[in-house]
Amino acid sequence: MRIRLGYVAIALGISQGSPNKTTTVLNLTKIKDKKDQLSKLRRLAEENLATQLRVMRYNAAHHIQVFRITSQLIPLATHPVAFGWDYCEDFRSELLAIGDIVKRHELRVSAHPDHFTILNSPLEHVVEAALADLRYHVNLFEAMELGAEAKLVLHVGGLYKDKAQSIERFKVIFQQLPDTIRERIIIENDDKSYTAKDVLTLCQEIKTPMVLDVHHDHCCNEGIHLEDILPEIFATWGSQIPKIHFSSARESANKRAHADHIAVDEFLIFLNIAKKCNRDFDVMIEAKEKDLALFSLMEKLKEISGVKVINEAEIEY
DNA sequence: TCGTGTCAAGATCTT
DNA sequence: AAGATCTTGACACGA
Repeated sequence: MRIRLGYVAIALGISQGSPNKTTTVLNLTKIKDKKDQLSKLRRLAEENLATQLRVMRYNAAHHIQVFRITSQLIPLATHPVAFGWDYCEDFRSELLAIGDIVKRHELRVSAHPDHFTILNSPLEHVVEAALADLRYHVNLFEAMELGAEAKLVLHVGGLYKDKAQSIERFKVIFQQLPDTIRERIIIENDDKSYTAKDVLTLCQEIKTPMVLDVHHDHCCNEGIHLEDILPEIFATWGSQIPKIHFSSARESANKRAHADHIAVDEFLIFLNIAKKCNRDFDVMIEAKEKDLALFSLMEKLKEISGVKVINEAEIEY
């Protein structure tokens, strides 16, 4: 089976590899003129997009096909201070250039709206904000002219003291989403509330791909062994290549935190479980050291018998 | 230049 | 009911 590896948002292997520059609302509102406020946001966005393009070229050059785009490309895009700003129009050519690289090099890009984006909240304004944030992500993908294969990873959300009802609420809102958003959503198990089994069942019901996060499964599961459900998890992807998230626990009181690097022995344990599925898949490496962690994992994998290195970010096992 | 408090957003635990 | 904590990377300010 072929396994491609990728990393999240920031390239540490090149200088100025963070397409994450932003400002705070407090600082922005110190600027009197609305037009000057917007200029500042524009300047930051422009810089981020230029960085993003460099990062994409770097990824392509290193055969890294799997990549997560930061949610902070356009600073404060969905905050009221930026209301009415047509960032896609302003940066049409920059966004197209990014999309062009993605398509030319067959990169697999996704985004992961962060934990404020919650569809199953009982609070209407929270769901409204989540929809606005999803819309923002879809706007960017559409401006890049990327199809529904550019996905948005979401968690189920909060428990609100009643898991069954909270899952039910997720399903209802999910079905009401416009196609343009719904077709991009994939759902990940989290480290506290919704186990891999919970998400698998949900994903089967709503016919949506599931992203297995192996580390989250270690933090939060119901005593179910991964090998028993992995084939079903992969099956939620149909003919698409499944993707999983992989990280190692930081050696601290909080086991849920991500470590700098990936422990190769843990990775091998997963490979051996996955081998029984006999299916290609992609791995998003979630480590503090980002692309550097990916490269150092690859170096270690070279030493393992049975692992054949295809290129800097792909193996056969 | 370096260190530190703060940041749009929610949920949940603690007091 | 209010406040702290979670978690992340980076800004912005002050030393």
